[in-house]
Order: sequence, then structure tokens, then C-alpha cells
Amino acid sequence: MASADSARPGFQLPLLLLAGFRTLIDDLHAELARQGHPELRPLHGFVLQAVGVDGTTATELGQRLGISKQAAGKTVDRLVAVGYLDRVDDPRDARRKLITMTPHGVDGLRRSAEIFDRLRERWVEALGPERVDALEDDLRAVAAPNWFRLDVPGWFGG
Amino acid sequence: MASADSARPGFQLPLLLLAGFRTLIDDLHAELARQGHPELRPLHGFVLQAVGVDGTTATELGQRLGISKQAAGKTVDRLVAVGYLDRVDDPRDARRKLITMTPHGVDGLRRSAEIFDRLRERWVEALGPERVDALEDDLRAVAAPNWFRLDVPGWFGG
DNA sequence: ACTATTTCGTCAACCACGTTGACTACCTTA
DNA sequence: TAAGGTAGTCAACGTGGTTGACGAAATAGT
Repeated sequence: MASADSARPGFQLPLLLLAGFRTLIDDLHAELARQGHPELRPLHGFVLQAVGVDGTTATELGQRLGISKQAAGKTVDRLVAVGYLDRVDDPRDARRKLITMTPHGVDGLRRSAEIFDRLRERWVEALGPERVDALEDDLRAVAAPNWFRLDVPGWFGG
Repeated sequence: MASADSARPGFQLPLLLLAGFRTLIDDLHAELARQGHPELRPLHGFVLQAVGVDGTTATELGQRLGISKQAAGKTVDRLVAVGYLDRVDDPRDARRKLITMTPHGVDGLRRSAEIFDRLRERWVEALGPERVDALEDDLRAVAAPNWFRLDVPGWFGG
């Protein structure tokens, strides 16, 4: 029992999840850099997806990403500085500033999605489609993504 | 095809892995705080595991965690400050400083392992043991944990 | 035995990403 | 029109990383 426990301790589970995530992100990042997006940092793809093709505001972006509006604002600052996002005044509400993607940002997001699809395809080749589906279904069942909501409208995957 | 793609885009995979990781870590953290370890930050459990019961040095800790020795040193600083680690001169090599766990650190590590085991048990209840085993096996197969080596000696899981 | 090289820890500067609290400007509602 | 809520920003801070430089100590090579 001790040996069975030590062979598969609970510590492994979080580490493997983290390793899986980082493997994907590192591969994405390397490929993005190769495709002309070296500025894009690991989380920026998710930020772009959360901004969406319809744009959003800093406060709402923060809610979508599960972070404070200040943190969202700072992230937007960086992505504006490197040319992925635009921030313009909302003509209908002088308090709000609309955050929209530049063409460069749209290109980065599109490429991110393509690369992620290709990486998922690699997993399917290695594990078989049922196992990858099962992995996603199981994670969907047990992982509580309270801290982000990327079920945003405007995502152009379909 | 567009609808099938958008129903299960590659973007979901990394997000689900991250959500799974963060779910575990958040639950661990909440439970650790309840058990008298509110100081322990999310990654500290892994740091303690990487230190191991036999202790190590800052440089080796960095190698085990896949971070620089400077970053490892700073993390050790914080864990020394809150009483989880000790740093003492190595009598056999005046350059080295041995990093060892205090009793409080050992307690935190032991509790972390127990809580992780219990959380894994919850996943088993929700998904069935085969699915959790499959999830771990699959991640082990496709995730490349180049950036950490927690296959360290001295871990007292067994 | 002495020099040259490597290794260990640390310092300093910096960056990314997050937090909370305070504040202004602006809508909205009573 | 006065009161209250909301959007964005500033400032200070914490955490977890990075690189580069450097002194002190060990080790290797004459």
C-alpha cells in the first residue's frame, strides 16, 4: 500500500496538469515566434480571445479573465504598446474605453487558434481521439473554471 | 466542419488543463490555510517537495524546479522567513549552504501530500479510477516536464 | 605550490502579472 | 439637481521570475 501510494501520489496530478499546460503553451509560443509574433507572451493569446472580435472594455475583460480591472488595464497597456490592441473612447459613454483588436492582433489570435488546433491534433495522434476527448470531458467535469469565462461571444472559431 | 471545430476548439485544451491545475491548487491552499498553514503560497508545496527531507542547496533546488538559482534563492528566503526552511552552512564546503525543512515545513509538506491525495480521491469518485489513471498516463505521455524534475530522492511518500 | 578555472551564493536591476485602496470623471436615478 | 453607482487610472505593493556581475571557496593543471 505504501508502495502503491508512492507510485502514484496525489502530488503527481497537479504537476502533470501543469506540465501539460506548459507544454502546450511553450510549443504555441515557439511556433508563434516563428510566425512573426515574438512579442506575444504566454497569456496574451487568452487575453486576445477574451477581447474577442467585437471588442470589450477593461472592466469586462477583467471579469472574463477573473482578474481585477486594474490588472486587465495593465495587460491592455502592454498589448496596445506592441500593436495588438487599440483603445478608443466609447462615443456613447465617455467613461468607457473600447478595447478592440488591431489587424495584427486578429492575426495573432487566428494563428494561436490554428496552432492550438494543430497541437491538439498531435495529442490525438499520440493518444487517440477517444482519450483526448475523455481528457477534455473529464477536466470539464471536475475543474471549476470560476476564475475565467471564455465562453465569450464573438470568438470566430465558427 | 466549422461548427464541429468551434464546438471543441484547440483553445479549450490548455484552458482545461490550467483550470484543472488551479482547481487543485486553490482547494489545497484553502485546506492548508484551515489546517494552520495560511502562509503557504500556491507553489510552496512543490518547493518543499523539491527540497525533500534530505535537504538540498539553492543551485540544485533551481535545477529541480527548472528555475534559476537566483529565483530559487529568493523563494528560499521567503520560506525561511515564514519558518518552513532552514539555511545552514555546509561544513564540508564553505561555498554551499544546506537548505533543510524545519518541523513546521515537514508538517506542511505532509499535509500537502495528504490533501492532494484526498483531492485525487475526489476526482476518482467523480470520474472513476480508470479515467483518472488514464488522465495521468496520457499526460505523462504527451507532457514534457523538461522544466522540472521532482523525481527527487528523499520524498517520503513511500 | 601556484595559477587557472569552475562552482555557489548573493546583489542589483529589471520585467510580468497580480493585488488593494483611493480618486476623478462621468452616467443614472430618485 | 443632488446622490449614488460605474469606468478607468494612479500609486504602492507583493510574488515569482529573469540576466549580469561579483567575491569567496573548491578544484584541476601544470
